[in-house]
Amino acid sequence: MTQVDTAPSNFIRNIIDSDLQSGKHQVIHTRFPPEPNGYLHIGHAKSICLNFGLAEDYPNALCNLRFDDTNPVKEDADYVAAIEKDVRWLGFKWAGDIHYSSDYFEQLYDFAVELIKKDKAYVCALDAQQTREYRGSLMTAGKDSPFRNRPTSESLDLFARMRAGEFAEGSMMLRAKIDMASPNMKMRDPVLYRIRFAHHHQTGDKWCIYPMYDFTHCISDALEGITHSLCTLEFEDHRPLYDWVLANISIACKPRQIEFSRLNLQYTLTSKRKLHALIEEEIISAWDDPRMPTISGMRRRGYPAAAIREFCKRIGVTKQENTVELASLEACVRENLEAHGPRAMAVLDPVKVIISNYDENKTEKLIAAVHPKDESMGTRTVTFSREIFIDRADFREEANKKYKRLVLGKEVRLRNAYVIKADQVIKDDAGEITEIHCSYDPETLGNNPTDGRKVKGVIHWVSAVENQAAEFRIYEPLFMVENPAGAENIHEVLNQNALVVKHGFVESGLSDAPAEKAYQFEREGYFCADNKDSSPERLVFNRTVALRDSWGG
RNA sequence: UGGGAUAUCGCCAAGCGGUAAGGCACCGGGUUUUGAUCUCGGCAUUCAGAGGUUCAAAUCCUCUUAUCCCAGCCA
Repeated sequence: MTQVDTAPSNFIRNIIDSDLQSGKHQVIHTRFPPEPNGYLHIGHAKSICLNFGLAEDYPNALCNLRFDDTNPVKEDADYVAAIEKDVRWLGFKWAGDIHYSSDYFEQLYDFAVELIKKDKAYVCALDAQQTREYRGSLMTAGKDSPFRNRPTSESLDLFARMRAGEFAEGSMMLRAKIDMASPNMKMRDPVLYRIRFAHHHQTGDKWCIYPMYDFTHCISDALEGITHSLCTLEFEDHRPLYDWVLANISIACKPRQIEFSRLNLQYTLTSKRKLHALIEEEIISAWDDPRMPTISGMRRRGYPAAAIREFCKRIGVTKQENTVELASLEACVRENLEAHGPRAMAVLDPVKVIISNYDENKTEKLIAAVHPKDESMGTRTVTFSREIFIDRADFREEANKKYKRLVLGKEVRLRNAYVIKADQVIKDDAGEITEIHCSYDPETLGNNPTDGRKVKGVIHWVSAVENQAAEFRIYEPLFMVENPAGAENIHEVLNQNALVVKHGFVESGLSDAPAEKAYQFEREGYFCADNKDSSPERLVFNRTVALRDSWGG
């Protein structure tokens, strides 16, 4: 029997299971909290699949989509739209409306006032430089700010005036009063609010003070009734602060923060800041460049959402630092496309073949399966004619027995058509092959030669009289080193061949190939029409991933 | 030399005191009008290291080692 493919267990599911069993929670509630300061990438996909996956698997569970938008100078409404689209495309549904941390600015402000009144927070006028000095170092304790013990009434007044816009950016800030000698740097009177006279994409110019992440995130979680707040390892040190804030304000909900390790992928950058830089330096064209590890880049490249979900399932969730091999992601993509991609023939590097014993004025409509193993996908017709194109790599004037393609004087099977034999080669002055003259065996359509001749090789082809010209974009990893994030100079490790453009032909049936729809161009790989540059007048195909190649030649 | 974390096959990763799952990769055999797919088989006497507890340890205890994170008014 087919096993229902349940998500593999992981330490977070174990925690949830015991929380449910102990009665701590009846239902669980997670959230995916991106900051709208860039596009989502494969690393975010891991978090999305985790958080939304939990909500799908546990009874009545929910997952919110919340934009963590507390830093207006880095954020933009365009990113909000792109993120929303990517999450939906990945196949997930968030609970209710989209949330924004900025929805809670008023409540956040009130909680800040509460902390001040409890003498748990104070307005500090140290500048950035001084703040850093007072914080101390990893080895040495920090010093108390001279403003630390100002009366709460004074802080209350100052905080109100910060909000009113009376002070310049950087001149004042609200800080939690915790412990400047804490061995955990995050607990050394962390900044709660800073002044920013910046237009916010959601709240406009209503505010000139903005809450910091550590103050905002835990409260937003609590206000939304989040039970399990999942984040990456670098926030482990923030957890005491997360708990401190919720312990010191009047709020009942106490979500539990659990950290897991972020995904690192060979040959790729998974840092929004660094991806931003690639765009600014025009190394790639945009966030959705098919060479990008962004959700939109992978979509444009042809990666199915289901393949990305499967990948996230396979890599698991742990606290171990990890770097996943690219082959693992590609295996998921191939597995999906192998099953779902209609087959077609495309010649990427064409050379003309003339079948001398085939009638000059004749063409035939040959029937070919859309998928060799899935009859439900039907058949298609491909036009055969006296002149066809094959790939240059599929012909050699001489070759050893390992070469299973067309060789001068030998036979090869044309996929879905006849067996042909290469009789003669025509070259130009430069020695470049311009034509290969062949003869075909009319008895070999749909069956092997009756005289027992063994024809090993099969090559693909496209009619030279009925076809569609097409551009093919062949992609490779953007970087030549496994860990580009560790490179001292990113320019030195850039793969100059990350994009190679070829021009050739596809079956005429592909003239209306919809963008992003995956095809397998037999013996070449999986391709889809580009969602920006392809049109019926000018077909442009992106190679999603090559076929597995155990030959290597 | 402060604090927080992590160490199971090349890469991920189960395992939670009873004698090392699985996936990817790799290496063979078979099928094949895609050098694809599919299929069959191989792939950790060992769990960072050293001690200890136990009839029994990857799992418990000690110490050691390695790696990652933290000194933004970023998230």
